[in-house]
Amino acid sequence: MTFPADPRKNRLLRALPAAEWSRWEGQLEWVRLPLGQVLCESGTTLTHVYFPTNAIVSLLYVMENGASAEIAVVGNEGVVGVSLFMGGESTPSRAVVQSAGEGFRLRAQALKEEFNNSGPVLHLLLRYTQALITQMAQTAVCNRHHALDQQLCRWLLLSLDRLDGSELLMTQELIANMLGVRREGVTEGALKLQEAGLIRYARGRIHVLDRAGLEKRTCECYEVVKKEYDRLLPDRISV
Amino acid sequence: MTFPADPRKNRLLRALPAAEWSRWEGQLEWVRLPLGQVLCESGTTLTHVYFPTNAIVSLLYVMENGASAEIAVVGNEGVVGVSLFMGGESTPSRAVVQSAGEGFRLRAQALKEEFNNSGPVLHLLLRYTQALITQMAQTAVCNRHHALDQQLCRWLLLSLDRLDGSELLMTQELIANMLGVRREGVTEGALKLQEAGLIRYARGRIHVLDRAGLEKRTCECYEVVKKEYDRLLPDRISV
DNA sequence: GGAGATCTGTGCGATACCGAAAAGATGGGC
DNA sequence: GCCCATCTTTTCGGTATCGCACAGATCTCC
Repeated sequence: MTFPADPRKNRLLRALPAAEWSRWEGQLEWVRLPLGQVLCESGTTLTHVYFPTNAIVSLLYVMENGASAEIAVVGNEGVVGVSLFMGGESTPSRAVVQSAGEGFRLRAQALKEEFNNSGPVLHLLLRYTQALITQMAQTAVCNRHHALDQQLCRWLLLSLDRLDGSELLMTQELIANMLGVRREGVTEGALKLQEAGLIRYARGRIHVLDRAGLEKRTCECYEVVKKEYDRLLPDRISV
Repeated sequence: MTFPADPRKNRLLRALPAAEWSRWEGQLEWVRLPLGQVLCESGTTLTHVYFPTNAIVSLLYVMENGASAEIAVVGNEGVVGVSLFMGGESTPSRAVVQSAGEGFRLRAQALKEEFNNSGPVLHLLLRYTQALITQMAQTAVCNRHHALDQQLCRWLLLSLDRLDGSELLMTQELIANMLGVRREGVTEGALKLQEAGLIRYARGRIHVLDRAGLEKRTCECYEVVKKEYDRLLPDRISV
């Protein structure tokens, strides 16, 4: 089969062993990727996965106020639509062509059939990984755009979700290292939260008094991450 | 088999179907996770994967100057050591216990045997995904810690790597949206780079004059991401 | 119960980035 | 050759965070 362009200019396609490549070759479809094309809207399921050869696709997270931030870029080294084989089917990010070019696409169903040999363990772990990815992405966004005290709320809530009670044992110094900010900044933010009656703390002991209040005060990042974990990790997977 | 604690308090272990669980149960080892314990140093290979039950583990990226930033947290919903089953064996991040508690661990080899049924396509895609994850993580770090003109260098280099020539077609407005900053900020940064003789640009056309100069000026984030892509995505995988 | 370590609060000046507004430069279309 | 849309540059005040220095508060250990 001949194409108007060489699929092997994409690193993933190039890396396929001969056996796999012969199965895939007939199913690849050459496509133009004009500037601005939206390959995948946030939260929707792709019909194809895209292997760019000389285009760049941005994975954007679009915030509630319409502002956006780039999570990662995908070019001739990768594929747009990771969520399809990761098992999550969709992601909270949008894929937009940022530099026009060309690529190849493969029907989602065809790609998924390559994974049907694998067991439930595999799928579970992959789903978890996608949730983790979401958390990282959201971290990048939050770092760029949100005020320190909102990030502090997000961080407290994420920590709280992973513990039993309503008390956290961590000094401001530690939190500052985690958030990558100055300790004094954490002091300032924590004071605001304490004055608002949301938390009470002393010497490395933080009591969360009003969890709902924290959720109201934090940025959207927390809910996005939480929802993805809840969506991707049901208590029991169906075999 | 009985443990001093319930492994099913970990969401991933809980989600395992009965067949898988019965295979795993005998191999799990209960461990304490004291504050500050380093489960995995950046760049090293884990001997076990860890499933926390009531501890929190931070994935940190430690910068060259010693400062660190949290990429993500792992608690009772997840597992430390994703890179083992993703195929990359290691990651550039460090895993540190941030809130003391307990968990269970499984020998790396035992975990990997669960993946031996799957074909090369699977492994390839997983490796790619890990590289993507690195990029996201690095983005979060860069957003937090690096000056705009350094981030601009990183972004230009990452874009350059995915294109053919030494010319980029993108307006400052577009770049500003990608980096999540003001357009005027991009103007300022781009001017600095132009004055330094690294690039020349006009009306949405950027010529990279001195690629090595850009690499010298950018923050460490670029090289970290690039090296991970190079490491994880060889031109041909061995079957 | 005193000493020393640890944790938290406060007050500076310096700096990077923001928001808005407007002027200058360039290229394409007629 | 001229006009207009687009892209780039400059300016100015406002704000969040930084880096540092130090003071107060509380716990621990002897």
